[in-house]
Amino acid sequence: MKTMLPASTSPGTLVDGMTATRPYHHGNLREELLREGERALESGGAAGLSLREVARAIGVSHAAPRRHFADKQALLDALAEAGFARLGADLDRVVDEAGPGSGEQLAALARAYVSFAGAHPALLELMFAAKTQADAPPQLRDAAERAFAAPLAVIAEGQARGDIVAGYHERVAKFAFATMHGLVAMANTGMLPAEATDAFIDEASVHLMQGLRPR
Amino acid sequence: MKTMLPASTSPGTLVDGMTATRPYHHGNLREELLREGERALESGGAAGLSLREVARAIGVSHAAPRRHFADKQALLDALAEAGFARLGADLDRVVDEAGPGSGEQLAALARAYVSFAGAHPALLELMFAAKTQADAPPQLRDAAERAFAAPLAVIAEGQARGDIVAGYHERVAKFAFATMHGLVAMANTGMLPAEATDAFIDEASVHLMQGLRPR
DNA sequence: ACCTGAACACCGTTCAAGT
DNA sequence: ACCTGAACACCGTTCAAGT
Repeated sequence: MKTMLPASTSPGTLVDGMTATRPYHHGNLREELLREGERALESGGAAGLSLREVARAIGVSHAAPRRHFADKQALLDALAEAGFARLGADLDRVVDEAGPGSGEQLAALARAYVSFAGAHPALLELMFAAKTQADAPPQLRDAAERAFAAPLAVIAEGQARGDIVAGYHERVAKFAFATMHGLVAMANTGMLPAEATDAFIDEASVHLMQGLRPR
Repeated sequence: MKTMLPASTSPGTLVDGMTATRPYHHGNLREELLREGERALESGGAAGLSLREVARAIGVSHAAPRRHFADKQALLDALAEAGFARLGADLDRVVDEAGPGSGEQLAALARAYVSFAGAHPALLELMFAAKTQADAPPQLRDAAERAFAAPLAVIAEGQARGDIVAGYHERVAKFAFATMHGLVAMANTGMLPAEATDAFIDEASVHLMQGLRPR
């Protein structure tokens, strides 16, 4: 995380002759792998991400990433973990800023989740896949849990206030999450009309609270 | 589709000597590729499916599939299309068998969808991914549309009867599908307790109709 | 401590050639 | 018409060796 080293010089700046050699110590490789890895992820999905291509883009040998990430999955897991930290920060913030009603808070969470998904679709897909791996690393599970702490609290507090139907709050939260997960999957695969996604999400928040029976 | 040829002899039955050669014409290759392809799909997902491995398992050269499927995606698309045909048949059937109420019909559809997902998790994931491809083949899109005709009709008829909230029926159906898609994604990745999935789905059907506000 | 280069065992795809 | 075998350009992973 420390960025006290001189900003990593791009290989291009060194090529003033055929004999120019790259500096032996790259210095910042781990951060650069994460940055370039996320770029590659968004451009072609987790399956399409090539570790060798990421290494080439940074200008190190294809074996260099191994010092920092044991294999491709380790890089993906690290990207997912960082993603959960950012998503969690977003969700915490919008709950703080939203009004006191559960409906409002859930709608704000829905907007923030969909907004994150729109900005980083492949990352969010990876995050879901990574955390549901049978052998997901504990740090990843913890980051995911922290990210969803705010939504879970919104549900529990809504129940305490009588805004939300009674029942084990984790089960109610899982239902709400299923709806969000489905909406985001549809939005990111073009199943929702792009120009009306916001309106659709707001309508969905109402359906989530009010249900599909007539009112 | 015609199976008038002698049932494809497994290579094993021919190996009574070192000089045994496989029959030149396999005869049934397309069907076998689909069958073995689906087996491989369920054992390792679409990304993990290897065309060469499928060919090896059947006993043909790695280039043989090309006569029947131009590339790996073409095989996956064919598997997805067949999957939609089967799913559609299931959904049609349960709607016929269910009572007249929209709640009952939607719950029956939910159970059938989740049941299909449980039996063929990787196939259902592929089906969703395949049909949302930008360049999905028309037959695949048509098969998907036919599969969801019954749920769409249930929504529209429910609205006509006053069982379901008013609004453009495709938009309401998309919301219901989002919930189902999310529930299935969670069930198939272990996010729902395996022993209580059925109860969870039934509860979810009620939430879908009644919403999360207290009643 | 950090990275390189060669090597291994895989891929998907292409194509001339065989029957 | 249907399939084979060699070839090409990729992968991820491993490991001895270099600085």
